[in-house]
Amino acid sequence: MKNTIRIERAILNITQADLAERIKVSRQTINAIESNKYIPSTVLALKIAREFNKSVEDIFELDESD
Amino acid sequence: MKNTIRIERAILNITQADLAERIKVSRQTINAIESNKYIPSTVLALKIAREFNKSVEDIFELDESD
DNA sequence: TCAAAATGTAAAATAAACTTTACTTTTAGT
DNA sequence: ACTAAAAGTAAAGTTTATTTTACATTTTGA
Repeated sequence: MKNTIRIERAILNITQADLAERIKVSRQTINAIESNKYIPSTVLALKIAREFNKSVEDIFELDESD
Repeated sequence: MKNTIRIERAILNITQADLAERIKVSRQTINAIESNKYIPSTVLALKIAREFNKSVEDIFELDESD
């Protein structure tokens, strides 16, 4: 699965730490999701999408490996 | 977090086992998600929503406890 | 170029998702 | 009421997400 978190962060001009604080997870969690180290729970995906005023599908996309 | 999987299943008239098979998880996983025993990963949420031709936000909704 | 901020990364620990097996209870059709 | 299918549940085990701490590297701005 891929995601556009880095791009959305750039649009809002916020850091990983900023985003982490807003959705109340650790900065490393954001970093790990952003660099595809693991897949977030649906709660996190909904919160992340909400921060960006986008849908989950806008931010997260399934690929063949899923 | 709550979800409308049971309703969507009713609309499509498919069983938990059917849905489980379609998205390739165990029937117990569908049952557990449906009865809010745990939160699915984003991959599962995307697949479930896709089966129902709905968005993740249509199916899964954050509540205060999240 | 220097310093600060941001990002990358890693190991250890914990929590949570998911599977498998198996059994019980409920529901629906005849 | 009987039966079969569907749904509920539970325990044990495996895998994966998430946190915490800590340090290294990269980027950015003055």
